[in-house]
Amino acid sequence: MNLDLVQRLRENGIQPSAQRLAVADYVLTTEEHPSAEKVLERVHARVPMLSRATVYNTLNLFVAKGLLKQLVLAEGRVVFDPRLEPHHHFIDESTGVIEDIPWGALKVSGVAGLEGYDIRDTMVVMRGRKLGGPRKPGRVTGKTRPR
Amino acid sequence: MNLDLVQRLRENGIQPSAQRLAVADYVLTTEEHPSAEKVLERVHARVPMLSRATVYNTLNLFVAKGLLKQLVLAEGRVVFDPRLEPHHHFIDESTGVIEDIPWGALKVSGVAGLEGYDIRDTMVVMRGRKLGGPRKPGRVTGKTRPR
DNA sequence: GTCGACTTTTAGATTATGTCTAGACCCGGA
DNA sequence: TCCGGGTCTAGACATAATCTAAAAGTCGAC
Repeated sequence: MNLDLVQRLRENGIQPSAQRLAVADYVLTTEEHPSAEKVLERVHARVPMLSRATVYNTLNLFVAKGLLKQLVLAEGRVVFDPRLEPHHHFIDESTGVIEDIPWGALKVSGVAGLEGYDIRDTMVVMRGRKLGGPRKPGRVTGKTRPR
Repeated sequence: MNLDLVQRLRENGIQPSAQRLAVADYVLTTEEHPSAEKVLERVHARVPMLSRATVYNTLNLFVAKGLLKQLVLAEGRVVFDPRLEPHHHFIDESTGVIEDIPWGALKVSGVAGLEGYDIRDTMVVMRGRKLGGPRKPGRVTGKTRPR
């Protein structure tokens, strides 16, 4: 459990608490793009008496305070991303895994030329398949909607 | 009710029916980006005995047959878009309205340089605010999550 | 240390969205 | 007319997310 976390929450105007730290410890460091239910599942494994409402409250609080970004990209679910700097996303259509693509890897031109819009955020969303062998194993994020 | 619709459904391997035509008549011509519930509401106004399941089945059928695109962009909702050609999207953060941006208005470079990905679809998603007066009034699509 | 105001957390109810199911309906062909 | 496949329906079910009211915790003043 990272001690800096307490500091980080305080800096963002969030009163630390055991529950919030437990959520922060997972969600602020993960490379997965977890949904709220995923966060609940993970954190619940370590802090079993933590309720669903607390997880949702905490995640929404983090988003409001700017510690997390909320993304609406994946299979109809809201997911969270602790990488605050702008970046792009790749979504694997067969697995649902969301991967971050560095901002510098792509270039978007023409945004400034759009008249009548005040653009605050731009991102490229790509869909397709990951090729070749598993370069970065264990990067499993999304389930393919088990049903 | 557009007569070409029957033809269009047949061409895509869909057996026309009164219900499907009613859904198609709205969803294939709208410039809104309606959610399933929105479609239900609209079509229900004209064909009151149409059930929720039929609307969902029909929309999913249209997506499977390539008549509609399913977008996952807006406030946690899946919305549908009859514009099949590639294009970008602008989302007004204050109203939730989704607007189409022509493909040619922006240029994305660097996609081909990504190694290890088989990219099948690329789109730029921009968020911000619409400036100036209402140039195209009545373009209301998303509600601002009334609560 | 104790008090009281305030914040946080909790379990469970509630709402919203989407899917499934079982049976009714419709229509064309034998 | 009867059969069979595809379609439609109402309502049950499943899941995600939020709300509520009350309990528990925190912290400064005394």
